[in-house]
Amino acid sequence: MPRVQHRCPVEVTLQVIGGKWKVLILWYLMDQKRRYSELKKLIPSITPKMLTQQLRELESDGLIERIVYPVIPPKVEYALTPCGETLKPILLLMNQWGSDHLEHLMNMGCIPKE
Amino acid sequence: MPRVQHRCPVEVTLQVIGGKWKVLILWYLMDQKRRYSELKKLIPSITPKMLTQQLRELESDGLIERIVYPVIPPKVEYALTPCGETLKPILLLMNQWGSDHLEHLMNMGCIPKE
DNA sequence: ATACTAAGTTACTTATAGGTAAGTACTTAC
DNA sequence: GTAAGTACTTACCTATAAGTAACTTAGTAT
Repeated sequence: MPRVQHRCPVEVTLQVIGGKWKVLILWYLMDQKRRYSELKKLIPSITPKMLTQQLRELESDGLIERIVYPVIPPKVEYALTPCGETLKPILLLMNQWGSDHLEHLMNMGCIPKE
Repeated sequence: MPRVQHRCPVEVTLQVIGGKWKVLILWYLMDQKRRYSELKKLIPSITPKMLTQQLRELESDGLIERIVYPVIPPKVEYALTPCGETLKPILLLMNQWGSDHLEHLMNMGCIPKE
């Protein structure tokens, strides 16, 4: 998502949850905190670079918190902040809408099948 | 937004409303149908190319309807379809969230000022 | 005949997002 | 002293999204 000027608050929200991986990461953090490797397993097609990058952006936007345990091998957990928690209703609605319209969109060819 | 495979319905929703201009267009169509030129005036920084392109994508995803009047000079209106109407709760929540967090995000430098 | 209007279209360029593949770091277990 | 484990980095490359500027169309008004 390009960081641009906003004339409408809907754009602000899209800015912070837009991008290819962010909603997915937020979705998996909605009910529990997760380790980096756990997220990697939940989203197999994301590369380490993108996972780190998206996590850092979510962190710097104040939506998630990075918890580092000083152990070796490293252990890092990610969790929603209180601010991130406030996105839950949106994520839940988006999930509902997506599953309600998935089949229709696929039949229209708007969404790749499988 | 790249058209990719989905393992989670939240991604489907983001797919259809993602992109730089779509939520803004949907936002302005939420309460009334609008002419092409009206949208152009409401969103001055969008170019004709992008406006047309985004409108066509929203149309082919079944969210908006294109109403052509057979007159010269041309008159074309765009309106939400019943399916597009179902996005309203999401758009309203996104608008609320955006205005609730705008100031905070701006102070953190996550969002450009002004 | 010319200019005006609204709603586009087109070819081309630039910017941004995302992907690839390899490497790093530090400590414990063997 | 070598390998394993986890969480990253880095330099480079490709793909997609978005922007620019000029052109098009067909009636109607002058």
